[in-house]
Amino acid sequence: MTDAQERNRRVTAADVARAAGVSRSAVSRAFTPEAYLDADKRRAILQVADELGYRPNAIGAALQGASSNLVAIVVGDTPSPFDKEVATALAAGLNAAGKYPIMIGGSQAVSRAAVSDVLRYPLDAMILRTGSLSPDFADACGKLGIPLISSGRIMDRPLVDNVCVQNEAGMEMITDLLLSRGHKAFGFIGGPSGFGSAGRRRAGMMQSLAKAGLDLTAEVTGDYTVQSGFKAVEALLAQAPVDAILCANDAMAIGAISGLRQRGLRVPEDVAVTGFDDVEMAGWPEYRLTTVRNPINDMVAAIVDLLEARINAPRRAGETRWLTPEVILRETH
Amino acid sequence: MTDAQERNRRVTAADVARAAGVSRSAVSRAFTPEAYLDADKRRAILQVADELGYRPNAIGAALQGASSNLVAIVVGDTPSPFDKEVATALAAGLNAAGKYPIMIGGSQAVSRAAVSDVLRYPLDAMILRTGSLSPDFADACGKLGIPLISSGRIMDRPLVDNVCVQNEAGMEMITDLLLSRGHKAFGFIGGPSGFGSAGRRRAGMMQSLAKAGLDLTAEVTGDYTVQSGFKAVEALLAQAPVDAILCANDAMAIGAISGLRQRGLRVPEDVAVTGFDDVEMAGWPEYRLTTVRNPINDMVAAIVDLLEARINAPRRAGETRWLTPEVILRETH
DNA sequence: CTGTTAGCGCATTCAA
DNA sequence: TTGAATGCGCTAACAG
Repeated sequence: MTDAQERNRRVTAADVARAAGVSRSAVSRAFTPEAYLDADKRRAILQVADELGYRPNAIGAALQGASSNLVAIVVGDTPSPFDKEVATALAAGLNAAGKYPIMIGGSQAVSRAAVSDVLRYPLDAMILRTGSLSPDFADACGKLGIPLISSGRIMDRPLVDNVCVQNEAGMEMITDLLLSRGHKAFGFIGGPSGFGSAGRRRAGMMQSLAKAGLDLTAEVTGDYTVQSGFKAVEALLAQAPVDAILCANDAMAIGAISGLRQRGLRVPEDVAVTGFDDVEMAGWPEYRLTTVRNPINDMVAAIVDLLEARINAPRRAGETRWLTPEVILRETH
Repeated sequence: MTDAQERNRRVTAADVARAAGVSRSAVSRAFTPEAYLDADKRRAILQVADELGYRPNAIGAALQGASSNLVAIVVGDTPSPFDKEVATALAAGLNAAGKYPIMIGGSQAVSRAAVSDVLRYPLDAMILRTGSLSPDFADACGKLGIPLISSGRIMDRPLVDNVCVQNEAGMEMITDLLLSRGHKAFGFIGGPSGFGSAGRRRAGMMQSLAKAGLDLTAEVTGDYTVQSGFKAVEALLAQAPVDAILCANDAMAIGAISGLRQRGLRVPEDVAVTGFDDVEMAGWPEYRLTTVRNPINDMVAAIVDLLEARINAPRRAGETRWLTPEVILRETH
């Protein structure tokens, strides 16, 4: 049994060097493909390293100046189905790019503290998927040299990169679709005003309606949850009868469909319903929701791309990537 | 402008010491609550540190022997809704405990490579939420001194901790419920054989059925997805008519409900359906699924608890925590 | 109470 | 091609 095992200590390059009868530098070189090292020697060292279960400690390397490959992802406190899909896809995409995503979430208080503490790590970047974050926070990141990438919401700050779907265009497209089907009395279930996306989506709808010479018939604000969509139906119908309900996201649309059915109304025969995001559940047989796709794969690709660009050029100007939405035709329009 | 900012370098304790006119150790002490340091001096140092945007670099501290506070979470390649809920809750729970979860996921190939590479970090622990992982992998963790916590599946290895819901008991409870309602012809939609949970759940059901002197009427194996539950209905009914369908998880139960409705069958009047896990969607108005709760909060609490216990006593024997399932009565039984 | 010193594991420079 | 020496940022032991 080796010394390292006896002491229950992690095996280090020095242990491998001792066991293989070479210098510590040789071990380091064995794990650096482009370093000069006799091929046989390298093989022998890697052999010994494998037997001992040695892997270079990333912490030592990071201290040396290497990239930490650590990336924080901050999600909101009550993640919607869409947020969860994004988090999963983002983690996979970062893994594929050789990065390690640290998830920050939980209640407002917990995540605020965690976000602040995670800055103690020399992160490659911080990815924001949450609505509001105090502006002095961006300064803190700047001082620490940690790049910020905002997704789903534009942060208009010097070195910050942004990735966002074209909310207005997407909502215009789906509003036009309903218009083309002859709908005239539109209800809207909007999102919380704190979210930038909610306002942009509403604006896109209003734009289309205005072009058609129509006004909104009824409007209710939800909180992006299924439950709020369900309850919004009653409030909406109390304002005026409608023949189409546009929702600012899929979760509320799903709730609205149930709310309508419970009142004996058929979707889409009596009232059409549309969503935004195209979450997995939108395609489930009970819903078959007509919606606007917020392309997660494109989002992940753009984030990974911006991340790599910024690592290569830390001082480059902030860039904004706009994702193209797409109308998904199913059976609720 | 300070030297550190000019060079776009992270501010270090040395920078703060220079700016505050104290020694580096004093700066270190200022950030260590229990260290001896004149109160005024500490205040002054923290003041300067704040202005400079300094935070102790966790990498340096970790190298020093401090815990890295980094914990890897490995999820499967095609996470179900339940997996996503677990991942979100686990991340939040770890954050609250001052730990930073690194998510590992994506395709089989990507996550295999990522899992191997992430071991370069001196992780506090690795949490496994995925089905199969080669056994030599546990050895690798052992050699590196990285504790393993397996959730949802028992890993019977010396120092490995486990957290798992009582699958058999849960399934027995819900089978008994259907039995007490007078159901006689049972169909079962099972999970993939690679998952330990699928077999245990089936066993619990068979146990209850045997006690009642009944046998299974029809059986189909799905892959834990909604789609597979939907398609399983046809195969099941082709075998024999049933008046109750038990499913090994909620996603398949949700699919089965839709499959039944599409064939003009009413749930639960014609056929009862039950699930397992109690995901968020199980409570949605279109489903109102009667199911067995797999208690996520308890799971997270147990994992955090085991993690802390193991950090305090790295050589303690592996412990298994059994979570208590609970039948959730809704409207499909 | 405080400054000086050593060493964590590593990659890399320098000198051979 | 190789080994010895250096320093990354930090904490803790030591000496004052």
